[in-house]
Amino acid sequence: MTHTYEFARPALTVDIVVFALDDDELKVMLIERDLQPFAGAWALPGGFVRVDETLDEAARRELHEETGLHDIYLEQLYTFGQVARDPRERVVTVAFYALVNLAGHSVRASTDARNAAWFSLSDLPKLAFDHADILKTAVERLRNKVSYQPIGFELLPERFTLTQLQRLYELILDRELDKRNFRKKVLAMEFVKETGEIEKDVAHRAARLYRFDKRKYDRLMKQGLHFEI
Amino acid sequence: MTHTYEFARPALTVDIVVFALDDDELKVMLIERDLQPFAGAWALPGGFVRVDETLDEAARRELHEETGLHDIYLEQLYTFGQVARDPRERVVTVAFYALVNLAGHSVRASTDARNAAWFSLSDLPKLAFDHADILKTAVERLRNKVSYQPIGFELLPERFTLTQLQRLYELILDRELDKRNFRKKVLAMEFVKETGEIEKDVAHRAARLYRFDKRKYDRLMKQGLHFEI
DNA sequence: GCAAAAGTGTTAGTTGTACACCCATGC
DNA sequence: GCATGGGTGTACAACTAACACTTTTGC
Repeated sequence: MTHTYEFARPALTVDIVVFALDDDELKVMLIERDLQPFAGAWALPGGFVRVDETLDEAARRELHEETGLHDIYLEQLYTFGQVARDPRERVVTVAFYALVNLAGHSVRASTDARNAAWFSLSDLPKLAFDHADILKTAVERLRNKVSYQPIGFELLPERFTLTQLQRLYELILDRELDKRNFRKKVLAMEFVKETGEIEKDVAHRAARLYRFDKRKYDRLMKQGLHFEI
Repeated sequence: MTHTYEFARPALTVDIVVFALDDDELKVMLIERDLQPFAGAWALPGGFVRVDETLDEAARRELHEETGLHDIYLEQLYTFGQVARDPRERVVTVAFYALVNLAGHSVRASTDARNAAWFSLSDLPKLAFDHADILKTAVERLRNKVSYQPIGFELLPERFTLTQLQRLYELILDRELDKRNFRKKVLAMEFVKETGEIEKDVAHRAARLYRFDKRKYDRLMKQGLHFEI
């Protein structure tokens, strides 16, 4: 069955930039295209928006279908509408970005029929369509947002050490942070809580484990909390 | 001529929240709908995206057609894709917000066949579709952005007094600012320049006129300038 | 006992905030 | 001469930034 409209309509897709932390590097998930155009090139996961689902639902569905990921942090990024961004026909795409902690989600590269893999931001292949632009926009947004919203925690396991948290910030912000000042700042945030547990099986003094208390954070936000790293 | 596709496609529109400063109030331009649904209700200016224009072009075109405004500050806001936001069929809309200075643009309410008017934010009519959500999102974004990006200048005439600028910030941020501290901060910004001119025809001491130097601002930004009101 | 990372305080400089009065102009 | 808004400085508090050593643990 086909669908007919009085005026030509752009196709509408979603694309998702999935960030994860691995081996002390910030990585992005890409999918190898098996169809033209750009067959064999790497691209962001994504696909067409159906008429009976929201944009958010479309992004989550595509992500699940193509990478197996589900129940992750997802946020709308920007809508890309250059006329010739797809050589076949007019396609407008609503881009999202997602944050996953690899420990909690069992995707370690390929899943589906299509080949999915994590790439370090510093060692990216050529990307299909305008996906390099989308990725660049996503990195800028992440860098910006992480310094005033506690989204970085989404990239870490539920319990984490302050050193892990600091490394995360250093990676995203791409600059070194002073250990003592960082810890002072984080420990002053009432929504980062000590669990009473410590690391295990490490070849050095075991660090205390902390967790992010979202309830507390939401409560503090309502009272007009500001924070900045 | 009609257009046929294999899969159903959402319609794609743009909607624009146009802010202006008038009579010491922040106002928004709305258009009275003459067609169903929501005939007679007020709505944001906007319309369908054509397949041969970018989203930005569509927004500017619609704005020009419906309100006569052109050459104004325009920025993409967010894309709204709730399934039932339009009762007729699936419509996804890319929302923008625009800032105009009324002195420089000769739109003072109605223009086109359709009835356009400025409404104070504190005295809005019921809006069609999900336009109240869109407007709310735009106000939040403006409030946020104005405190770290010099977009507020777009709402003022080219030459303005520091008192005008302060009023603008007070209106948008919805809180009072200390006059001396505000002036100290603004005068420390090298991209706000004294023109050497002063106000005319005022029934009190004439204030100095300043202007925003975009070149200088861009240069400073490249060097990693941060500012905050 | 040594390698590796955890954990901890102080000081100086900068920035933010609170606050009140005289000045210039038009009427 | 008075009403209206223009313009200015200072002191205290809060925050930021720079900086180095001791502790704990596993091997």
